[in-house]
Amino acid sequence: MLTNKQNQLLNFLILRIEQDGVSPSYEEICLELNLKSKSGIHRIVKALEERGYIEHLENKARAIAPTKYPNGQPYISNVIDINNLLHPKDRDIIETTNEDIKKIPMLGKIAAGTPIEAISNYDQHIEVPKNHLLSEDSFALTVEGDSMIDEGIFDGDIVLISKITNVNNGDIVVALIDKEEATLKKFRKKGDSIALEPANKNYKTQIYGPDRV
Amino acid sequence: MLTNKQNQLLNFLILRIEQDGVSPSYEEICLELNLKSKSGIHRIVKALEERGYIEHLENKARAIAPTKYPNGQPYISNVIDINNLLHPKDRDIIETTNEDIKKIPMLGKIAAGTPIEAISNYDQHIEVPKNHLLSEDSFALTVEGDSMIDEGIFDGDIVLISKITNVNNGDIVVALIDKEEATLKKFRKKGDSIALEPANKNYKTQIYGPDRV
DNA sequence: TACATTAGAACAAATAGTGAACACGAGGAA
DNA sequence: TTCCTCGTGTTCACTATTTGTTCTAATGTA
Repeated sequence: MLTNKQNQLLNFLILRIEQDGVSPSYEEICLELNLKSKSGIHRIVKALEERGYIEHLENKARAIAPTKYPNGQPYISNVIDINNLLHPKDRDIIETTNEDIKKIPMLGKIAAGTPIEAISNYDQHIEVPKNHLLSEDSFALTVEGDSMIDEGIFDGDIVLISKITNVNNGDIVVALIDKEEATLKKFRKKGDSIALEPANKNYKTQIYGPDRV
Repeated sequence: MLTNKQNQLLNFLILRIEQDGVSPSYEEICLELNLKSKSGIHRIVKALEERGYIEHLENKARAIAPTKYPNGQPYISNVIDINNLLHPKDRDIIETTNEDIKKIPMLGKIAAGTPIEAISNYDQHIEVPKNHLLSEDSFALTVEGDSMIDEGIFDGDIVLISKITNVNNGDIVVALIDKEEATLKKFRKKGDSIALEPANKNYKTQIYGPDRV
C-alpha cells in the first residue's frame, strides 16, 4: 500500500525513533532520502498520514509517530522507563531541593497486576525536582494493585515515568501492550539472542520484540 | 477460484511485497507476466479485487495489498525483520553485516523445559544475516519454558537452529526424543548414553539411551 | 527577537493507473 | 453448429499521482 519513498520514509522514521526516542526533523529526512527540499518530505508525510501509517501533530517539531509498520502490522511504541519512584521517604528530599522543580502531568492510573486500562486522562500536574527525572519527557501515574510490592511499590503510590531509550535488565518499565493495556513490570533483556514477547494468541503473527512493547 | 493469470499476478504481488515491502507498479507486473500493456493488468487487478484476493486503492500508485493467498487462506504479512526484534544497541552489529541475509523458516515452538511437542507448523519466515547461521539448513523456533535460563535463553526467545553433523559436549542442541518430542538442552555424551542437561538448577538432567535421541 | 522547523503554493517532469475499443480462443448452453 | 460469456492480449488516449525543486509564510521555542 506504500510507494517507495513512503516506505523509505516510514522505515527511517521507525528506525530513528527506536534509536533516539525522537522523530527526525524534515531536514534529517531529506538527507536520508536524498532530497534537496523539505517540502517534498512534507508531502510524503501527509500521504502517510492519509493512509494511516503515521500520526502527525501539525506545526509541531519532530512530531511524527508511526502507527503501523510498512507491512501494516500495528506499530508498538518504545519502552518507557521508570527508574525514579516517588516514595514517602523520598519526599523529604524534595522538600529540601525544590529550587529546581518541573511540572509534569498526572496521566492516570496504571495496573501493577494484570493490565487493565490504557494511559488516559490528562488532568493534574505534580511538581517534582528535576533531578528526579531522567528525561524532559516525563509524567506520573498512580499505581493500582500490589504485584510490585516486593519492589517497594504499593497500591496508591505515585510513580514518575521518564521516556528514555535504553532499558536495562531489572529496570522497571511501563509496558504498553497492543496500544491498549499499560502495565508496570520489570524488564529483562535476554542475553545476546533475540527476545520476543508472544502476542495475544488470537493473533498468530503478532510478535513483539522487547523494544517494541 | 483463480485463473492462471490471476494466480500469477497474485503470487508475484505477494513475492514482491515480501521482498521489497512495496507492491509493484502495473508496468513491473507487465514485465513479469510478459504482457505488453498495463491495461491488461488493470483488468486482472480488478478481477482479483472483485474476488476478494486483494485490496486496492483507486488511482493510487503501488496500492495493491493481498488479502488472501491463491489457495484462499487469509494473507498474513509474514516476514519478520530481525532488525525490529533487536534492542537498538544491538542493531549496529547487524547493520554492518546485513548485506548478506537469508530467509529461514519459523517452524514452531520448542520446549526448553519438559519436552512437550514436536516441531510443527510452518507459517512464518524471519530474516537473518548469514553469518549468524552455521549451515545452509537452518530454521528458527520459539522457546517455551525456562530450563535454559542460565544460558541466557528465556521463555519466548527465538532460537536459530542449524543442522550440523558434529555435536560436541556442551553444545546446545535440539533433541528429538523418541521421534516425537523436541527439546532444547545442553548436549553431553557419556559413553554410549546421552545426557541432556538443562541450564537451570531447578531441572534435572535427563539421560537417554543412544537409540532414543 | 532570532532561529529552527513545519506548511504549503507553484511549476515541471516522471511515474503510474484508467478505460474504451477491437480481437481471439475456450467452454458451455441451446 | 451457433450463440454467448469469460478471460485474455493489444493499442491508444487520457487522467491522476508521485516526486523534485524553489520560494515564501507561518508557527513554536529559547
